[in-house]
Amino acid sequence: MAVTISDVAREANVSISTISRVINNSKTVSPELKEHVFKVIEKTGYRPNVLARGLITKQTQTIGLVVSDISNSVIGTVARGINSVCQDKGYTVVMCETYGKAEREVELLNKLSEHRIDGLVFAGVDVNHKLTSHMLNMEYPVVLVTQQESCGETLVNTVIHDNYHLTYDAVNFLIAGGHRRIAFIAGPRNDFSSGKLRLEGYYAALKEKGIPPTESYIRHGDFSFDAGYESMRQIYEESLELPTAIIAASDLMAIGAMQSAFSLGLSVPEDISVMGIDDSEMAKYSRPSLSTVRIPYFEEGARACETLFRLIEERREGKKDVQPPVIEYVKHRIIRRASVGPVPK
Amino acid sequence: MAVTISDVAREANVSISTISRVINNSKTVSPELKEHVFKVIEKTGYRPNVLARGLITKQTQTIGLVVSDISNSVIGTVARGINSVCQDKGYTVVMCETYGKAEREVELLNKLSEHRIDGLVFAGVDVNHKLTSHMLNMEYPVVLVTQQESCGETLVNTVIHDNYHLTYDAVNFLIAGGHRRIAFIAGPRNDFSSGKLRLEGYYAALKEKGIPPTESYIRHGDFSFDAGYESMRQIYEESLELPTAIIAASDLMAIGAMQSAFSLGLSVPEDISVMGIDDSEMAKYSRPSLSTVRIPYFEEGARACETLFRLIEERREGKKDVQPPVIEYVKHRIIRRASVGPVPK
DNA sequence: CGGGAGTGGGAAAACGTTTTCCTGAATTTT
DNA sequence: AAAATTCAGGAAAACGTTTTCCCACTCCCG
Repeated sequence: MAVTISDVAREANVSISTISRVINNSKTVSPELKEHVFKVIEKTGYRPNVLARGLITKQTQTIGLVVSDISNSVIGTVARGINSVCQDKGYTVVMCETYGKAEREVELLNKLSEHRIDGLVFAGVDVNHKLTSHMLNMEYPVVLVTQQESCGETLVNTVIHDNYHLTYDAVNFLIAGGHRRIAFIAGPRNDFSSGKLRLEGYYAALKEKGIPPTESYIRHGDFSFDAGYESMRQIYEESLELPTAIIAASDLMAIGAMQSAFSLGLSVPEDISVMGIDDSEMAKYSRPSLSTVRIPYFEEGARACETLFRLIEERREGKKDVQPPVIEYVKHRIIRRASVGPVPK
Repeated sequence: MAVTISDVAREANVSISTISRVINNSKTVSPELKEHVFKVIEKTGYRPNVLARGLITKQTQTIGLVVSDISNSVIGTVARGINSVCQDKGYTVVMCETYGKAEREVELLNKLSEHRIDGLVFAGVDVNHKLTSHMLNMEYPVVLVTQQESCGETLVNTVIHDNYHLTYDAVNFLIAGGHRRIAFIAGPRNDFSSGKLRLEGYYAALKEKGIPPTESYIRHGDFSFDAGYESMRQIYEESLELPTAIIAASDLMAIGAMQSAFSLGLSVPEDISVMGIDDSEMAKYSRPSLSTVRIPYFEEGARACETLFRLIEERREGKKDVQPPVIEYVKHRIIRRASVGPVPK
């Protein structure tokens, strides 16, 4: 059987209250007694029961983490960022996966509330209106780490990368290298707004340099290798003039596009430069290595977690979400690798 | 404030006990009353407090998961397997990372015991003697998912892949393709025994076919891209006769070796065939696509979790680890892709 | 019609903490 | 030196459940 606080009290010949005061060092306990108690705790191997403690303090030092798929390395990196901050604060993380099923989300929200978590981070799950309203009704604060702007972020604190400038900067990077015919494989067409923003960033950068957009240069894909592959093929077939560079909305699509280019007899970057977005492990080790836009996923997770702790703190002090929710942006960075070269010819 | 069982009781005009009996459906409660209670529960949005429940039942329906690094996709996949089984059983997972620091492990073991978890899975962490003995002293059962045999698995239930046959089968696969000069980039030299077993499998397969091993064909690396790259270079430089095929102990090393081969002016698979181990996402999308040995990490996680539930069940029934710990093996599979071809010349 | 068996449901103890309230001693103030 | 204040530490309530024990019915059988 586990040793309880009363076991320690008996052993140390003091009251339960004293033990409690020593471990929480609340109120003053005389130094000698304190030391004695610590000794007994050490000796008996006593560990306070968080259940009992949580029951009375209404704080569990635990946060929930809801992710779509933990084996996805982007999500995994976000999770690591979260874990890292939690560990520093002595918090524990309980993790759930939605597997992309929307009905699971509300379900998990409720299930986790049984656990009396102090807060919750959603990472990489699609947020819809119903879910948002549920989140707002929870007794604990919620923070979103999302890949794509959706309906939620005006109501819920959110950490996100700057989708608009992601492509804006990538395009400018290519333009600086002399490219003017730049294709773009965007995310899914019906993608609520991340896709839209990225597309806008792409257009804006072109427009700024007086480059008119070419319709056949713009494709949509579901972030998969195959989508990148197929999009590249279509661009090749349907364009009067081949682009000299192509940006894909994910590294995986970029790699698909690269391989598609190879099979069309093109060289990268001699015939066409390729850029991805994410800076996944694959980007570094592909051949040629893939230029990309690094999104600091670890930092996204960490920031989200810090925001969450701030909210938890605020609630404890009684203010109930005094400040309106904010959207925090993390800073991306262009990573130059071999897949981008000078303009051919 | 959260609605409690007494709120429901008051609202439904019955005693607390009745509510409890309805939600646990213990004992008999008349159908009408039961329905009535359910209605009130629904209406009030009551959710039982797992802390209070756990305090008295001594079961938390929660397991711990200790991993080295959740952003690693192998670990992530194991975690998904674990999550998946837990979800089916209605269990919750609390996750911690060790970041490879050995001292964190015992610390986490203790920290988690404060949470009164019902069981624990260690995935991908190095297990040493001290840790093992701590595990055995815990009040909850522990299962290991490990990449490499170590000291623990004779004392603790373990799920692992068959390191010996991993390489044994890979070598035979290559031999069946006509290869006889087969190099091997193993794991770290001081790797307790996974490396040893893989090496033994490699030797055994060669020996069986009467192929004497070539010393310069055998290298050690730390599973990284660079290690693969460097090993390939060394093999190239130090071998009198170039191998016709090479096996690396990880996909990443295999990809490093491939790129090293390219930079040495060799073609894959025309000049040399390359095989990895893992079947990571990268293997599928590398160029040429990488033949590899698929390790079913999801299944490893799932199996571990099932074993854990069995142990939890057994403890509940009072038998304290009646059966000696077992090692369960998951079945790997050769994945044939473009990086392996016929013997050159 | 009386008594034992079964059954639905309530009262209260228990789980392991924190925290409020209290007490008596010690210290300071007047 | 008496009164007031501080201080260390104990007793007990509270947190929200489950579960044991018990009571009051109803039912069945002799």
